[in-house]
Amino acid sequence: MHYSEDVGVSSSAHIAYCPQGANTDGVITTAKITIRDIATKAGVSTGAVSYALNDKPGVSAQTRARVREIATSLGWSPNLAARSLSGSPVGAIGLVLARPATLLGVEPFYMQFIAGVESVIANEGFTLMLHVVADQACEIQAYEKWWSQTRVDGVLLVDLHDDDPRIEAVERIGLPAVAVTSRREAGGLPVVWTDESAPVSEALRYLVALGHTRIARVSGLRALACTTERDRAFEEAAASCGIEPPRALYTDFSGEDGARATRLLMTESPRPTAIVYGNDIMAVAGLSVAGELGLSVPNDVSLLAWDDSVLCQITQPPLSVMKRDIPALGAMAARALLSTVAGGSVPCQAGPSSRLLPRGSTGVAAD
Amino acid sequence: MHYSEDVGVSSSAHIAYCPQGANTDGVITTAKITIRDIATKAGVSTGAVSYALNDKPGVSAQTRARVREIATSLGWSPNLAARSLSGSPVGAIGLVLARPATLLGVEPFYMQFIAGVESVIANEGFTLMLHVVADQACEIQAYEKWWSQTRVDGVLLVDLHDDDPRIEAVERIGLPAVAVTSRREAGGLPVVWTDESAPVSEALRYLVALGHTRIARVSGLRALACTTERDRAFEEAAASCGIEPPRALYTDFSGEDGARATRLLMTESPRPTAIVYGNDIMAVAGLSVAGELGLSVPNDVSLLAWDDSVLCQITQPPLSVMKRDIPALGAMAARALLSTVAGGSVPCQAGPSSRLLPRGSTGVAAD
DNA sequence: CTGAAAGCGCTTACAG
DNA sequence: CTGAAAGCGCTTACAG
Repeated sequence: MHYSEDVGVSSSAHIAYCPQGANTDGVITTAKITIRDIATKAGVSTGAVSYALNDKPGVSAQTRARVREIATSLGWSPNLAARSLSGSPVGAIGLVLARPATLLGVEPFYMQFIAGVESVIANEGFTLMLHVVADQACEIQAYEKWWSQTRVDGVLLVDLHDDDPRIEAVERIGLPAVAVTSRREAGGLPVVWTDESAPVSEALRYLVALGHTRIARVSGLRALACTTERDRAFEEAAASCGIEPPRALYTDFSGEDGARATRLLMTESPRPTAIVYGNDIMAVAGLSVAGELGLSVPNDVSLLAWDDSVLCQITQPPLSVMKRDIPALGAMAARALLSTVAGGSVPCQAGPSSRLLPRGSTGVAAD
Repeated sequence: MHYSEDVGVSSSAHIAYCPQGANTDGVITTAKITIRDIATKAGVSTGAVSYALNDKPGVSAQTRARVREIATSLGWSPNLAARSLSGSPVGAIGLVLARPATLLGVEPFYMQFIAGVESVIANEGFTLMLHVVADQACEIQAYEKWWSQTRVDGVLLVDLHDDDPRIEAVERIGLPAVAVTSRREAGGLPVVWTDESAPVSEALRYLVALGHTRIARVSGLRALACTTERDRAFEEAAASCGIEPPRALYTDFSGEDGARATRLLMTESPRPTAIVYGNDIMAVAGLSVAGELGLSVPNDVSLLAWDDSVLCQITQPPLSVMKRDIPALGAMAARALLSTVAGGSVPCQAGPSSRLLPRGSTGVAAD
């Protein structure tokens, strides 16, 4: 072995979950055991076992306890196929991602969202079905298939567009769904929405306070509801700050598009003194472009990213960001979906919204 | 609306799939229809319908055709719960990720891998069950639960460690599994392995050719099998190049650890003239540290990242990388698992290995 | 409070 | 080549 050292594992902010923490003993599950086995051992009918195990009336407290004990000792798990055949939920929720995998891989949003979703569904005995598709038509087909095959009990809708066809689709299909978006409503669907007004206002007032008046935006996909919402919010906030609404360039959220947009903006005259980016990857790309053009950040231009990630912390300077608790958003959405699946009526609710976290990429305006 | 432009969507390299392309017509699946409905309409027994739909002998070609036609016209999908209750596969494979979500979010590997997996399983009517956990103990519990609940037909094992307990665990549980690793074997499990020797040799010879002799490595998790394999490969390659084996610092793959390791290396004297990173995020962090220390890349120090991503292309300079086809790796693993689930014996096979893709971060050695 | 029975949608020996 | 029947593991009215 050659010289080596361990830099040490930084165990900060581990958002991962281990719900079934209880039975750590190595239960041998070779032969699958059924409620019939339990019934035989307990000397009762399978019906009684079912009642006991599902907390339903029909058995004495004593029988219930004994049945449960036997079930545990035998290492029994319900066969979900059998359960769902007699009408119970299958214990799975679905998430379809309709963005190119190259982008999905780089946007930390999804994995963090998923981690949040997991943190609540795992405790309820649910699992996550994931599907990556090319477009919304495929996404709708996936929902039809999942539902007709009884694969999921409900789905989470993300990345809502203006006039999103998926809303009508899930309603037509009869598939329980919860929408995660920045709008307050999505057809008749329960919504977990994130406010854009307050954070946009916070961001803009901050930049204005730093002396910026020529502010530009490198925005995301134009069709996205959150883009529309943010556009509106920027217009309102600009009006209340008494400046022109920031000009917006629309992109596909890729670093490539972000770089190109930044180049366009930087080569105008007069050039903007501050740029607000729709995601972190474009902001990082923008920072590179600034370097490429010999511009110093934040001396010559200030950069502000929407949504934080480790990416934003390892650049030089580290990026000022609008940060929100994405795992919490996922958890909230999952909770809403589980209630919906259980038949409860779920009100629209506000998820965590973004807050300004200034780091090194924003400063006093150049001129 | 204010001034706005569209920067244009770069539709390159979209790795996303839409398998059920055939029936785009909006089938109304409100009332779930069963083979009994088909049987009634066709005037045959449900058994005959089952034979017809599953391509099994027992019905005439004529009946088979008619039954199929009716099934299609009715928009029938098999109820997977019912199928699995009578012993068929449930049509799902599982993937458990045991890394902190903060890291998962940033490593593009997983999403690309998943996209590759999807591309083959979706065509076979399978779906992906995803689970994010804290550690391997939780991972094993998830396997036990999935299998005892009949939720998945098999699982894909990634991020193998030296002496990985999961190998023995899935064998004990009886859960079909395929290991994806850089070792050639994993207990009795079918393996899709990626060679490290050739790429390590290619990387090292390239750096040596550029005049580098003081080469250091910022490696990943020490316990990982691929780390061990790469350590060994570097030692061999160094010997055959006639240089000292590159010194390795071990990290948790995070940008933070990558930055710290880079700082340690850069502040030694003499400092290394080239650093090889275990992933892209650490390389990006390393690039920032170089800037922070006033060192020019590649003039003062060359940087080489393992595994490519858009990240590596948007830095300044863009990072030279060791690139491999990760979606293809996922696809190959999925194919192997599907064969295993179907009862076939699957040989160990070599997945795509990394190749050098020099960009701007590597150059002639400083001294 | 408890047991015997039907049924969920499918598959698969088993007779005809 | 075809039909009638049992069974997969569970839930849930229905009698006792």
